[in-house]
Amino acid sequence: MKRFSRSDSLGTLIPNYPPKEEEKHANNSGGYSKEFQAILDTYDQEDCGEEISVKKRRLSSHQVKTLEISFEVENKLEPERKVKLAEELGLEPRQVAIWFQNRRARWKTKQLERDYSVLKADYDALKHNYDSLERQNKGLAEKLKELKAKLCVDSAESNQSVKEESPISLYKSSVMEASRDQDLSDNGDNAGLDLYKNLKPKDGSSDSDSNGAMKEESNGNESSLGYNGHSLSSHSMMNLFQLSDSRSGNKGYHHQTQFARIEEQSLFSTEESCNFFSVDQAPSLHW
DNA sequence: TTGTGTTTTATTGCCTCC
DNA sequence: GGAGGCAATAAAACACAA
Repeated sequence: MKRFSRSDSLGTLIPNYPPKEEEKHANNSGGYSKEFQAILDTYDQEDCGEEISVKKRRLSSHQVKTLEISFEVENKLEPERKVKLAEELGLEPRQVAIWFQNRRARWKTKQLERDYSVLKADYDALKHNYDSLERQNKGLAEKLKELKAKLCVDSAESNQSVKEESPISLYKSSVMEASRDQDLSDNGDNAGLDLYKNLKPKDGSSDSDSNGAMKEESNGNESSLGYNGHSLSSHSMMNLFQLSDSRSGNKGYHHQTQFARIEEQSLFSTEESCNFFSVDQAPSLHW
């Protein structure tokens, strides 16, 4: 009896089915009342073609409570349990099955709501964290901007004295001496060219990707210089400076301004990168 | 009392499993 | 092919404000 047409349902076929709560209590039978049984008995004798009013009856609180308890135990209904519950509650097995089906649907809806709440809470926490980091990031960027502006002023002032014996010019001259002993036409050129290529944007990389990479790298240990969405480690920058400078000899100032221009288009991610351009700080010999 | 929104009971059609 | 589950839906019952 899987499929029921509307005319098959008890509520449709039988008036006052299931029996009203008051009727059941009045008869104290817990199941069908005598009156209801009489209706059932007389139903067969009636003309089935007659128009019968359709009345849905809500289950009594006792029935619902019992069904709820049973649902708590197991939300799936085995045939034996269905028949037992139906007998116990004075319901049709089909009614019990329908109740469980609807109950499962309600449970699923509630579960979806709960899952949504949990996910939303997670999302809100994550977003709060992200916003906080973003504010922090903006603050740091502002600070960096100020420091760079200050650095430009300082370097402009010190350029006058740099021509004298500054640590950088000492370093440059030592590099020039070293370069004389070295064949720069092979390795030096290639190394410089490769590094220069590193400065140029690579094909196929999007800005958003590189920005993401920048954000990630800013948290890393190695200092890097972003250039048009690409990053270049400070060591590579130093090498480029060293090689180019050694080739050009006395074009140190030119390169310094070149790097300053690059610097304007990029952000240093660490203090180390900032210190590289610091005139106040004497370069250590290793770089 | 009545209009309206919500909840509950029941039906229908489709799908899967045995 | 029958039994049972599920989603969508209808419709009655109920709650409640105006």
